[in-house]
Amino acid sequence: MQQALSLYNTLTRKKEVFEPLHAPFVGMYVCGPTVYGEPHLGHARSAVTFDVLYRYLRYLGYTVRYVRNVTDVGHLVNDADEGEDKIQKRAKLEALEPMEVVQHYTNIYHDEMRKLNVLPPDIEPRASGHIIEQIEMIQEILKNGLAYQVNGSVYFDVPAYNEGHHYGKLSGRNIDDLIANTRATEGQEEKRSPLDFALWKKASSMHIMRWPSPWSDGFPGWHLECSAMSRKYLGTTFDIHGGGLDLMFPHHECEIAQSQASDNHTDAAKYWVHNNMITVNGQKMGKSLGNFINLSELFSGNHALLEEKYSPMTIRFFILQAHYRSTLDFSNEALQAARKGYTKLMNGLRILEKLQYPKEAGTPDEKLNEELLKLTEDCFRGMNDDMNTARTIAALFNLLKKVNSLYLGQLPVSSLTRGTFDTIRNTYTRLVLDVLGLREEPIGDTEEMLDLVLSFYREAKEGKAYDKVDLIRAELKKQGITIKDLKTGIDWAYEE
RNA sequence: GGUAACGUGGCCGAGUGGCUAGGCUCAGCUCUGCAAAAGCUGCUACAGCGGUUCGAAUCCGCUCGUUACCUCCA
Repeated sequence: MQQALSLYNTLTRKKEVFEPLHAPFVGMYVCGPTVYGEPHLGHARSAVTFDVLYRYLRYLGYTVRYVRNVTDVGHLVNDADEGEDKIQKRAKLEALEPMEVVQHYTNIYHDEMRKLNVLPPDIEPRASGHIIEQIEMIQEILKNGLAYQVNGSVYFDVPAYNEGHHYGKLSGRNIDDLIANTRATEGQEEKRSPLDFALWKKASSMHIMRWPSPWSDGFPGWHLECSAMSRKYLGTTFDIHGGGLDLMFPHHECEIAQSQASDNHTDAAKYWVHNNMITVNGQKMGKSLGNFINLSELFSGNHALLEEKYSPMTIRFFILQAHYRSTLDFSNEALQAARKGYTKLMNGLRILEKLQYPKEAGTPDEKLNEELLKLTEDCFRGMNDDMNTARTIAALFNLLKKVNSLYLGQLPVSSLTRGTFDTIRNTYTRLVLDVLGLREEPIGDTEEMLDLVLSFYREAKEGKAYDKVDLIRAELKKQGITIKDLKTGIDWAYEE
């Protein structure tokens, strides 16, 4: 009954039925964070999007190897005067070892992802740990005549490559337009063409992140790590390559070029999948625009743009309520609506746990059964249509309405067949928990609730209702809490 | 300037040729000690102008507006 999963493939610009190269195995590579700063809402969207894809593929029964890298070397500061390694720059500012900075932000990234219930990838390779593989790939490209060496640096020869391939096939560009529109930037004298990009850069004497290579002490180019690491762990051709839309050009374009120009001779991935950006007041969230919101700020509410704090699950729901290929605009109103919607979905989960199928089935209401089964199919129809979680969630809400009616007795549970009952329960709970990756969040303040109980205790005691007093004491004891009747008042302690 | 998108009701956000998306907000009803929850009902839509079609939010063209990439930013 489940139709096939379709995905929009940037490479072909259309939705395609997903067919793995080597079913039941699926290889998926996603561009991870550059760990030089705090993760923000944009990171969350990419991570959540591909987390749901990962989860859904597993739900469908595939054995997935999910690789998401950590970029800890080699990206330049764009707004800096000189081409200084981004990570090195931060390190200098904070007087730390570069790897210390990297570790610091990697840890934060992991913590925030865990809060968002993003599953860890199966392999999380670091660029700095794969220098040898990157050097190897450069040698292949040199050997194939599609790169050249200048002063200890190696550049990819885009015009030469373009003679036999199409540089720009992913992002829909052609090399002539690109050349016509290239702006002159400094420090590019070594390149034969402004489109050429570095595979290896010689390090200046000040540059402390450096590794030996056949050409110089230096560091790998900025697109190479993904090519080298995806090949190492997933093979020369794998199923899915994901990342943010802003990476499509030049990053992913260069990856394809490198992959073709090396001994791979492939486009690296069969399906290229891109998630869209988060906007704030209609503008892309970006560091240079100064309008980005860190995840820690969202969770704490500590940011000028935030009216309140938003929980990780609210953020996750907010992201999932839009389709991953649409831009998603941030606003307090939208997040508050997301919080309520998320809560509603969780209440449905609790109701379904409590709902029992009666011992004796009544007369099945054929129309109702049919309607309910259609609603469950709608849930999957949304997922299968290019992972349209917005449609899936809409279908879940429609299903929830019926579930609530069943729970309140407005619709008799006995008019369902056992099969229908199980189907709606399984569809709802598995989609919400396993596929969408939403989970219940702890509610309220335990201490405040305890204070409330203690106030009832005090009242009971004052009213000499000793049955009640004993009961409260016994029940709290079960929770590992002892009530202490002190001269100064009533207090509690952990049971020793 | 080049390339690629987008413009849906009070807000967010699906849909892509005919069938109620959904969530939040607001109003009413049922239920109810009060309230909430839940259910039901209602409200304001497809940027504008032309065209194709029996029929368009959906296809085509133009206009207006917005955005992204083109800068070694995930």
